[in-house]
Amino acid sequence: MKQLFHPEIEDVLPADVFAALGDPIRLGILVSLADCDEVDKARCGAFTELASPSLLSYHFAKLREAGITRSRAEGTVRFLSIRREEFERRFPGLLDSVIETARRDPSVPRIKLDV
Amino acid sequence: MKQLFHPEIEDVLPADVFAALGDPIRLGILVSLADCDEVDKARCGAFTELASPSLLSYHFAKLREAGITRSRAEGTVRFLSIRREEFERRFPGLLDSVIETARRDPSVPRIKLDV
DNA sequence: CCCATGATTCAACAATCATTGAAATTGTCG
DNA sequence: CGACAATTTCAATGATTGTTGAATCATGGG
Repeated sequence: MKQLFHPEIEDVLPADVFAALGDPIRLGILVSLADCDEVDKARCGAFTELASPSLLSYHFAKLREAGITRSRAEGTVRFLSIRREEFERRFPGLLDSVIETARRDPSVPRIKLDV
Repeated sequence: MKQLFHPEIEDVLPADVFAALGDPIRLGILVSLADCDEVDKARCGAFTELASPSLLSYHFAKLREAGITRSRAEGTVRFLSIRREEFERRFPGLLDSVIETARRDPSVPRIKLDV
């Protein structure tokens, strides 16, 4: 199984984080993840309402490379989760207000992840 | 005098805000503004350490069009300020954690604005 | 009225981005 | 093994971005 690149959280730069957040689809992925009841149980394939599979894969990579999310493979399925603790340590308080901002805004698409 | 465009704060979208923040020079402008002792007294010309005049103008426009800053002309000089209250009303808590994030990080350039 | 100053605009460029659809990959199950 | 399902990768595209330097536009002062 090919291992996807996850940056060390210390190497993540603020500008890269914000650039990764500067897209409605990626914000949609993020709030959907944040609103998911069960942590670390969100399948990549559950996001198809937001975009085509290949485009989703592109956006997943952007979020992952910006240190925001983690992708974990389990068999043929991949699970996506927010790097909560690490990110909180690196940028205290940031992710909460980002998620709250995105959550409140109707321009951000979102899906219901039934786990 | 040509009037620069400032969006209504209600029209500003989260993704546009984050896209505007996704550049180190613009983050540098923002933290320098935030750390300026006197509000609304920062001349555009005081930022030349961060970039050339024309590039600065480009980045000022990005921040302005994202609803983050306001540009005010006074004679031949322009002053730049953060749209604090409006922005806080539109996206509560966001700007503070963004500024704090940028302020803490050494990758974000900054200048001392002596007013 | 001309000139210097502060700042924006414009034209050009390479680089990156978002998007699409087809192809390759990886693991599962019969 | 071989078909299938879930994802990623690749190649191609048009659009947007960051940057540069030259040109332009105000405004205030001699």
